Amino acid sequence: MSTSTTLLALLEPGPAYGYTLKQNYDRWFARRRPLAFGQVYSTLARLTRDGLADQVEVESGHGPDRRLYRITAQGVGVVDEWVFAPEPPEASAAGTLHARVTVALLSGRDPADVLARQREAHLTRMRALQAQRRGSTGPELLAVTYELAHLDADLRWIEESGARLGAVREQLVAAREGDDDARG
Amino acid sequence: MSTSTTLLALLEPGPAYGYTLKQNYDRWFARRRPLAFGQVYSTLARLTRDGLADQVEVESGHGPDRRLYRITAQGVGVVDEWVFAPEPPEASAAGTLHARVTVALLSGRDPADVLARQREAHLTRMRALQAQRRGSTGPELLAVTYELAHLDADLRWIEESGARLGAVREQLVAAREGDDDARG
DNA sequence: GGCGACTATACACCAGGCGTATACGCCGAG
DNA sequence: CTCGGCGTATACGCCTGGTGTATAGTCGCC
Repeated sequence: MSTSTTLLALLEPGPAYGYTLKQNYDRWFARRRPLAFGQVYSTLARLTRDGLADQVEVESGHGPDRRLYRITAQGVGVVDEWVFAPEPPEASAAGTLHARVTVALLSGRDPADVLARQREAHLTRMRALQAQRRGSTGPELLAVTYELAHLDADLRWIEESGARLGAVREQLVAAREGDDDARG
Repeated sequence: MSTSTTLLALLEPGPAYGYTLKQNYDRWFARRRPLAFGQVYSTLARLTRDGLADQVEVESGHGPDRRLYRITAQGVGVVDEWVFAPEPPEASAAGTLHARVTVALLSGRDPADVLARQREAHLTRMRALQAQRRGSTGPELLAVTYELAHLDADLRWIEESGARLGAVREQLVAAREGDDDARG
C-alpha cells in the first residue's frame, strides 16, 4: 500500500506521465525503496481502475502514446488519510532480526552469534551514515537520522537481549516440555 | 522471503503437517506477522518444488490426505544462512513514518501534524507494552523489548525532526525551484 | 547512416498473501 | 438420533506488488 500511495501523492502537485513520475519518485524515495519502471505503469492502472487517478490526455504521434495522469478528489482523500493516520503497532517493528534470534533459539543455533554478526554489520553501517550525516541538510538529513535512530534501537536491543539469553532459553525449553504435541 | 524461511525453520525439529506447522508458527511469530492457513500450503508447495522440503508420507483414509513434510539438507542450509546473515542496511528502516513526513512536506500538508499524531499513537502503544512487559519473561519479553526499542527510536526521531522542520522545508523549496521540470 | 542514450509504455511472469470451499470426525443440545 | 458447530486438514482462485524484458520513436553525434 505504501508504494502505490506514495506514487499517488506525487501526482498531487499536478498531472504527470508515468515516466516523469518515476523520476520524481527516485528523487525523494529511491533511498528507501528502489522502484522499477514497470511497476509505475501497473500501479497507475490499478489507481485508475480504483478511481484514485484518471487519464487526462492521451498524446499520440511521436513514439508511444504519452498518457497524462491526474489525481482525483477521491485520490487526494486517500493520500490525506495515509499521511496523517499513525502506523498500526505491528508495523513498527517489522525487521527480521527478532525473528532470526527466535529461530536460533528454537533450533539450537547460537543466538549470541546471530546478535554478534548483526551488531558488527550495524556498527559498520552506522559509521558510514554518521560520516554522510555531517555533509547532509534538509530531507537527506531527515532520512539519514531516521535510519540511524533505528540502527541504534537494534543495538540497544542486542545488548539487552544478549545479557538475557540464558534465561530466555530456559523459559523456552520449559514451554516446549509442557507440550507433548503430535510430532512424528 | 522471511515468512517462507521461518516456516522452513519450524520444520527443523522434525517432520510436521501443514496444520501443526501453522499452529507452531502462531505460537512464536503471530505477534510479528499473522499468517493465513492458505499461505502455509502454497509456501510448502514452493519449498518442495525448490528442494528445500519434501513430502515424507501421505496418510489417506480419514478425511483429507494428511501430508507429512520434512526439511531437506539443502533447506537446513538456507535456514542457516538466513539466521546468521546480517540484515541488509535498507531493511533496517522499513517503516513508513519517514515516507509520510516527506509526502507531507512535498504536498503542503503540515508535517508537524503527522509527527504529533504518530507521537500520540506511539506513546499509547508504549504504555501498553510497558505494562505488559512487567509480566513477561523469556521469548515474550524479547519481543516486547524489541518493539519498545523501535518505538523509542521513532520518538527520538520525531523530536529531532520536529525541531528541524523549518530548515528542511526551505531546503526542499530551493531544490524544487532548481528544477523547471516538464510539468503540465 | 548508424549507434547509443533518453523518453515512454506494455506485457509476461513470479512470490506472497487473503478468502473461501471442501471433507471428515467428534460432541453436545434438543 | 440428528443437526449444527467446532477442530483437523488441505486445495484453489484471485489479487497486489515486484522484476525483467520487449517495443518504439527521437535526438545528437561521430
